[in-house]
Amino acid sequence: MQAGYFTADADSPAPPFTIMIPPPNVTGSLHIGHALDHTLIDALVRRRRMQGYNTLWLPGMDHAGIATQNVVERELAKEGASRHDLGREAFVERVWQWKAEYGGRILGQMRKLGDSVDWTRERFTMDEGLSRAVQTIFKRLFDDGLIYRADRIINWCPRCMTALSDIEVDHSDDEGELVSIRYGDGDSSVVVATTRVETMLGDTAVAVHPDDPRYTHLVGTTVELPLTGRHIPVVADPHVDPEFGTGAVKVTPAHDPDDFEIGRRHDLPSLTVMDERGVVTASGPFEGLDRFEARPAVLAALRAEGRVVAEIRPYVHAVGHCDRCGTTVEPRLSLQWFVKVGPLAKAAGDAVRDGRVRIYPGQLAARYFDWVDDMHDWCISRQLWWGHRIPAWYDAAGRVYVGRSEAEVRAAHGLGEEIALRRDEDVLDTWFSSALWPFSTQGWPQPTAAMSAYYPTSVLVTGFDIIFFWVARMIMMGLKFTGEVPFREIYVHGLIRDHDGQKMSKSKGNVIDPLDIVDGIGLEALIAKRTAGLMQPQMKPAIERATRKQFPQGIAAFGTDALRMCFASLATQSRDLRFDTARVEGYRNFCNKLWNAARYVTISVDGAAAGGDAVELGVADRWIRSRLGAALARAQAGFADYRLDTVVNALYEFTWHEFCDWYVELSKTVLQSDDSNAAQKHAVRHTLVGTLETLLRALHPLAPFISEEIWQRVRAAAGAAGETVMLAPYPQAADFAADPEAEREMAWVRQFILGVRQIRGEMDIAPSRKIDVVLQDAGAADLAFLARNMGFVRRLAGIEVPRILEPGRPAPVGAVALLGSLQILVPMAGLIEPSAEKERLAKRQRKAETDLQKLQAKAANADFARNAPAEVVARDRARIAELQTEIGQLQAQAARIRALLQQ
RNA sequence: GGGUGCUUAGCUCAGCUGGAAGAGCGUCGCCUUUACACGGCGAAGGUCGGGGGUUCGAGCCCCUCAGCACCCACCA
Repeated sequence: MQAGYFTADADSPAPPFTIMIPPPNVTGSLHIGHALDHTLIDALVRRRRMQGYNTLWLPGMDHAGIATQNVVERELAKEGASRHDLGREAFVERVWQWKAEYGGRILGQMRKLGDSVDWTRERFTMDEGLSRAVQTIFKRLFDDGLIYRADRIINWCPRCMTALSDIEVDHSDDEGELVSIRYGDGDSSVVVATTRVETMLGDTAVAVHPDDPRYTHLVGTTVELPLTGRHIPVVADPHVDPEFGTGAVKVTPAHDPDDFEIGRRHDLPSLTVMDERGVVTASGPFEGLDRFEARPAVLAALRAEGRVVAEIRPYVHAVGHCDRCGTTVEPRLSLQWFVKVGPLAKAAGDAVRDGRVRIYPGQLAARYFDWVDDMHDWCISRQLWWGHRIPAWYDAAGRVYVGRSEAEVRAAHGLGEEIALRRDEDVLDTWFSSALWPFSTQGWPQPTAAMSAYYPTSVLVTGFDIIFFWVARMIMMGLKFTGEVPFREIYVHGLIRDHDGQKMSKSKGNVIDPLDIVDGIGLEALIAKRTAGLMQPQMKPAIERATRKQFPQGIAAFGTDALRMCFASLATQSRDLRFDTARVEGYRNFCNKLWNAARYVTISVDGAAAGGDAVELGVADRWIRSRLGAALARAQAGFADYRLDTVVNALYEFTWHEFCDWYVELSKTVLQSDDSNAAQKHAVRHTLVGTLETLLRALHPLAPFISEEIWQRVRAAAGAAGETVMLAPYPQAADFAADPEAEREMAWVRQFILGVRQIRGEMDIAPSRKIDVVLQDAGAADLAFLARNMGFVRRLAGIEVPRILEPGRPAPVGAVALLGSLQILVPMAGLIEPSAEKERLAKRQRKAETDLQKLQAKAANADFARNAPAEVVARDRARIAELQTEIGQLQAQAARIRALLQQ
């Protein structure tokens, strides 16, 4: 495939269709979740391109601040160095090198997956243009009072040594202990309960509920804080829950967000007793201890003083962890930059509420609102080196100046060179630049052609896991700075899990690399891959065992198209998508089936189907066209509401079970028979080629490689040219009108064949064996259908010319298949064991009788007749008549068999 | 502590505004039929998690219980 087909032209008059890639982190390689996402995007994009839209799929990557910095720091650690050894500039340079080296890997993977992106427009969140957008927006938000700097309790990762936003913290229920400690002595003492004993060194008050009668006498007094000799006040604050613990809380404003608020309300001092590494700084015996060492040490000291009361209770409570490294997050008082999200979030909520942005599936909108409507201010400063440096400068007096560059700041504020300015050391949260992606990639704030052609984008395709991180923030920023939503629709898909429903993760060793599905991988190589560089090496044997069990032969090469079809088929509305290679294998088989069907078509046609629009189609030809139309209609509906599983199923079922199983077999009857004339053969060839060619176009968005390859061959075989299926028109259901007459006739033909086949199958009659058939009670329509379709019926049912019984003539004893009033009899003739047929008849009769009873009971209900729609009543009535006929026929046959058995 | 989703054939999942239970894989027969054994033909297999309700009619709507996931949350 040639890249030129995917290059978008901003000047094209065609209607635009735009999708921005959710930019993967430069650090890694594409995992299976990306592959899913890309498959869905690519299917949408390829279809629109075929439909003539001015299509842009823009590729790119995210600099992924913390994640990337951590990876490069780990690399350095292997060399025994830290980023501080290199210094900021050299370190950042090193990260750029990393990007240059590994960023390309992702692009290679995208090629392999068949992503039809516009390679000329690749972007990176740290590109110059995008950085410009970041600085511009920072300044505007600052000028509008929507960015501010303040001392707040923030989530702090003592390992990454940076602030984190709320959503970068994962909470888990961890086992801790709840310790009750007595503060003060005698009557004026109070017992507080805490899970964080070590922070008591920073306590500056005890708080109780204002209405708690147990403590009213203490409010306003002070108690002695053990181990410190300090006296701290007892304050009344409504935040305290009198029901919890003793109803008294220690207050540590510098190390707990709640306490910080209490401290503000009561004007309490904040005492920082731990540094940014989580090491105790309070002078005294605990100074220099890590927070987790300090806890038992402080506890022991309290015990020694007899301060610990009652037992220490095991206590499970939610603890925050850094989502990058898993370290327990430390709430920490520090000076950070924040975005005031209130007004932005309100607008972002409204855009979805009033339908300017539509979310698929719709249920997810509720989750979006929950988050957007109750959003805390966003901490955007990070104490990292890799990222967009905050465009703020300080003078000696600590005054803040914000601008896109130092020169701009100096000019704007009339600051001469004699005034020293120091730039803020921090960088921005990586999601800050991601939030601008839909327009920063188009050259904003410049009024570019791309911006006017491709913004707002058409649809955002992503997993629900980053709705909060990313989606809501893009809407916030898009609305604020472009006045437009960044995308009109959001298609949210589920997350891939392994066969057992487990999340795929390196540490579990259950990761499957999408490219290993495409190319295959041997067992040993797979094990090596899964166990390399494990954080916990002791997991290695378990991972190896599990892998050997799951993939005893390794993973076979299934090809990109099979993987893509599997992904599309998984795109249901559920949020957990279990990935199973057996399913990919199914689609690999499908591709093989398609390939072979195409081989048959090209062999059969042999250049003879070119032209000839004035073809007189036979009933089978009309039928398959009608069915094709139905399949296309289903596919179309699937695309319309982002149900690509429907699309896959519609095309899969049509291809395999209608085109291959029936039409191809029917076509052989015509093409390989001397009874058919040239016009009939031509009609069949024409239909074979036409149907397959259309089908390939329909399949192309899902299976780009095989559809292109076969399409070229089929076109060549039909003597027609065609540059590429990528730009061929996407088929429309409307071009293949339903043909009820042909459907009715073919239904009869298929029923006839299926009836005989059922007898053959159940009686184990070899396919090569031609059998005799006798028809009883054939009506005029039956005779007409039979006469017209004799060739089909004979070949596909494997029968001789049927003998038609005169009315009233005694029928031979045999196995029977029913088709309306028509009875198809296969005489015993040594083929059929009478008792087997007797059993078969009895079983069918039981089933028919059960159905009949149910329907009759329903029909007998007067309320049903009154309330049910006429078509339901009519349908039931017809079915009852059918069943009655059928039961009669079955009974008659059963009687004859019985008679035979008694002889 | 709130909230959401799931529970349909042995496994993985579809099932549209309530009107005769479906697919793929697996299983069991028969078959080297000249596109395909990565195949063809046939078959078996379900009280739609339990209980209650609304309705002429419920896999689908309501209530409730149970189990399993997940998300959000500054209660020590």
